[in-house]
Amino acid sequence: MKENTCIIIAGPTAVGKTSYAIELAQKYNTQIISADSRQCFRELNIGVAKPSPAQLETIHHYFINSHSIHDEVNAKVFEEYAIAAVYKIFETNDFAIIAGGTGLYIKAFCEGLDDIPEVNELVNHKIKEAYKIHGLAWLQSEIEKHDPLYFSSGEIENPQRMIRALGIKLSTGQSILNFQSGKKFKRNFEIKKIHLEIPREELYQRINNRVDEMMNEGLLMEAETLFSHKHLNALQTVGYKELFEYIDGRASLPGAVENIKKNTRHFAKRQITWFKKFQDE
RNA sequence: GGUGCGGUAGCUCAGUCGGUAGAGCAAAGGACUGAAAAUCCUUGUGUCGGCGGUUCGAUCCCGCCCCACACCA
Repeated sequence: MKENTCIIIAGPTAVGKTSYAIELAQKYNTQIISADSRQCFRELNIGVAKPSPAQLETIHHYFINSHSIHDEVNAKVFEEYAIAAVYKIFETNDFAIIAGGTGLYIKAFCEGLDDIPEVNELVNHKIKEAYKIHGLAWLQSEIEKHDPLYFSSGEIENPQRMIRALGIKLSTGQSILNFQSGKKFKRNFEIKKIHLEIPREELYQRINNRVDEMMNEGLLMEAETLFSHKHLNALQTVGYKELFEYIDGRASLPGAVENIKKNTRHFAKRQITWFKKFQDE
């Protein structure tokens, strides 16, 4: 390996990324950048399976407990944070380690995101409110009217993407597709990707066991303290949203726990899809 | 024991005025450039409880049986 190499450890939740990354960090005497869209929030603990306080003591982790649930965190924020962190590590080490399960964040780190202007906050708010009232058909007709390019080649069944596309169009006058170059930004360090895998059946067993452990450690109590923030993006998180339903009286406790396990399996499945792709890169 | 209501996809159920059946969930696969633990797309043959009967043809009508639930004894 050449100097200044970033080793990326990716894989689905519960596959064992945390301990593998720490082992590697100790071997190279370096630090870890987490690429996880939920572990960065200091208010979230049991449900997001962070490294233990002892592990955090042993190896410094960037992007863990670095943000509040009230902060805006997204792929661009991560990209900038992680690039800054990796250069900081390279000041004293030849190797840096990234470990995490958020495919888009890892992609943003490796290839960069295009510069796209901010969406006007008021415009964005109006779109979201109108969508709540008028639904998908309204969004589609707005997209058709304002951004025919997106209407013909974008995802017109996906409300989140359309809200974003419409926001960009109304804020800048240009289609979001015109900002997305598809070019991969070339980093001036080496990137080596490691994809951790275990058999599906074993992974699901580990997920089930881990959810039970989380409940024993007091996940319900943690969810109760966060209940008043359930509308925040940071709380649209497996392990919390299902318990909010129980607290709300819309689900039984065993039902909520089953839903956590099920939704974690779905989540793991989507992660596997991401990492299959960049395995061959 | 009697009466009623059911027995259809892994689960919950819909449906066929008789021409071998379809939704949701689950499961599997996939997409994904500022919400990404989010959001979205694709994939549905199953002795239609069993055995007989009527019929050109039964999952549907009839008879008997089995199973589940409810009520009455």
